[in-house]
Formats: sequence, C-alpha cells, structure tokens
Amino acid sequence: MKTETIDNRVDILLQRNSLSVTESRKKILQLFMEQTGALAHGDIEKKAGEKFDRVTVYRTLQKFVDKGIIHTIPTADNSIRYALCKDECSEGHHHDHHIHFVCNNCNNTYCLDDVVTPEIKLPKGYQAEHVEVVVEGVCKNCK
Amino acid sequence: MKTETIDNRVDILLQRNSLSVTESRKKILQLFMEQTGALAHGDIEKKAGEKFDRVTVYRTLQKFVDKGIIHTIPTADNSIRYALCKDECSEGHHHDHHIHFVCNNCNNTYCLDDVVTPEIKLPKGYQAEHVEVVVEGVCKNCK
DNA sequence: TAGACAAAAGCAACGTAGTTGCAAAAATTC
DNA sequence: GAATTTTTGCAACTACGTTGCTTTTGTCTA
Repeated sequence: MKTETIDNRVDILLQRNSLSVTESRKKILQLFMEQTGALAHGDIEKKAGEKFDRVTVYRTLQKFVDKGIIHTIPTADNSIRYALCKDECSEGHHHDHHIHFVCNNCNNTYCLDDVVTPEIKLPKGYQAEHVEVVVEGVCKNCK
Repeated sequence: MKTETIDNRVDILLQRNSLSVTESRKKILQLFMEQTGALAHGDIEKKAGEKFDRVTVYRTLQKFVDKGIIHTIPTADNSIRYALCKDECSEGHHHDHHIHFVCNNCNNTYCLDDVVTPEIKLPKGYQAEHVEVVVEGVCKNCK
C-alpha cells in the first residue's frame, strides 16, 4: 500500500535526523509528503485535526526547520508557508536555490525545484548571502 | 529649512492622492521620507511616539498601501516592512520592479531601485503576474 | 523486556498583533 | 463659519505565538 511506503519514509527521515519518532511528528511529516504544495501553520493545525495541541504543532515545525527537513517561504500576506526540503539540506544549513510560486487563484504555494534562483547583480558594497524569489500568478492547474 | 521641504512634499503627496491631511498621516509619511530603509509596523509605532493610537497606525499604513504611496516587502521573519513607492505607483496598482535587500547585520531593509527583477523562466503552464526578489546579506554600511 | 533516563506533548497562562464597531474630534467643502 | 464627511481614539475581541511546568511517551541499556 502506498500509505505504508510514506509511513516508512517518514520513520527513516525522522531517524536520520536523530529525532524521536512520535505520533505528531509522523502525522505532520506525512501531511507534507501527501501534499504537492506548501502548508501554512493554520493548514497543518486544521489537517492534523484536533489530535494535537497547538503548541505541539509550533514546536514540531520549528524542529523540522532546524533540522533542515522543511523550509519556510515568506509570502506577501505575512503568513509563512512550509515545504519539504530536498535531500541536500541538513541541520543548520538550508540549500534551497529554487524559486517559489504562489497561485493567486487557488492560493497554493509550490516549490519549483527546477527553476534555479537567478544571479542578481547588486550595487557596489552589497554582499548577497541568500536570494529568495517568490513569483505570484496563476498555476498550472488553475489556468 | 530641510524639514519644511519635507513638510511640503508630504502635504502635496497626500493631497495628490485625495487624502485628508491629518497629523498622523503627516507624521508617518515624514518618517518614511527621513528614512533610507524600510519600516516595520513596530518601528513606526515606536518612532511615531505615543502620539497616536495603534489602530490609527494600522489604518494609515493600509490607506497608504491602497493609494500606492508605500509598498510592502515580505521578509523571512514574518514581519512585513513598508517602504515608499516611486512616483509611478498609483491607486490600485503598484509597479515595483526593483528588488529588496535585507541586511543580516543591521537588519535594515532597502529598496534597490536600480536593480530590476530578473526575468524568470517558469515551467509550462505557470503564468507570472508579479515577481518578488528579496536578497539577504550584508549591506554597504555594515561591510 | 523492564526499568531508568531523556525527550516530547499537553496544559495553562501570558503577551503581542491585528481587527471591528462606535462615539468624539478633526478636516474638508460650500 | 456651519454642515458634512472623514478620521481618530477607545474598548473589546480574536488570533497568533511563546514560555514554564507537569505528565506522558519514546529510547537506550542492562
């Protein structure tokens, strides 16, 4: 069964990051894996059901970000979204060189992993460490 | 005196956007003009002093955004910054094709008006309407 | 596999951010 | 300068996010 596969992947991913395997972590990680787009905190709270405390969700997401399992996507409406990282990410350092796409119609957020962030030529004196590109528009499914 | 010049500019800008000229609007607009970087809501509340109600600040900023006087800049820490728009912006439509720079040292946010957002090549089916680029790093003054 | 230890979850309480409705005050219009 | 419109300030409320502490759960080792 497909669910079982995800279940396994979840366990392995948690263990590889030396995180204890708990109900809430499994559930939340599963949500991300079943999902193509990114999730806002609110989405997760709703989808995870009333099974878990708000605080647990906050702490879990924070842990996942710290470990490099998920990354944050800033959006114009001031609601941070979270999405799974590719395998290259590790604790303390994210390597997300892809861009993000927010659909104005369905309001989903996608990681466009194949689209690499462009080189930005900055004025003299400015030194770039990280480039974040968020494109707004209409997504494939809504067009 | 320099302040007087700003004062005039403020009045004219408000009138041009058919906004009544009030103490709070003048004060807040002045803050933006004296400032090179962008301002977060909290900054404004602090800098405007205890002269104005929180609610007034919220409403004033909202009005300014609506009118195209200022624009918002999304940041990773989930705190929206605001900065003055160039003259081309008008009610209902912003034309901000510049990129934004957040300094990891002084934590200031700058509009790099001379750096135009790059063309992003999206996968088939995605249609871009707006591209937001935020570069993090070390700014000119902190280097 | 039971018990000891470490880690995470749940709960309560708190602080801050942002919104709304309404009455008072200020700005604009004529 | 009076009437009308707009904005402000206040109070109350909701939602978001955090912290400290106790209980529960997971992990490790004998």
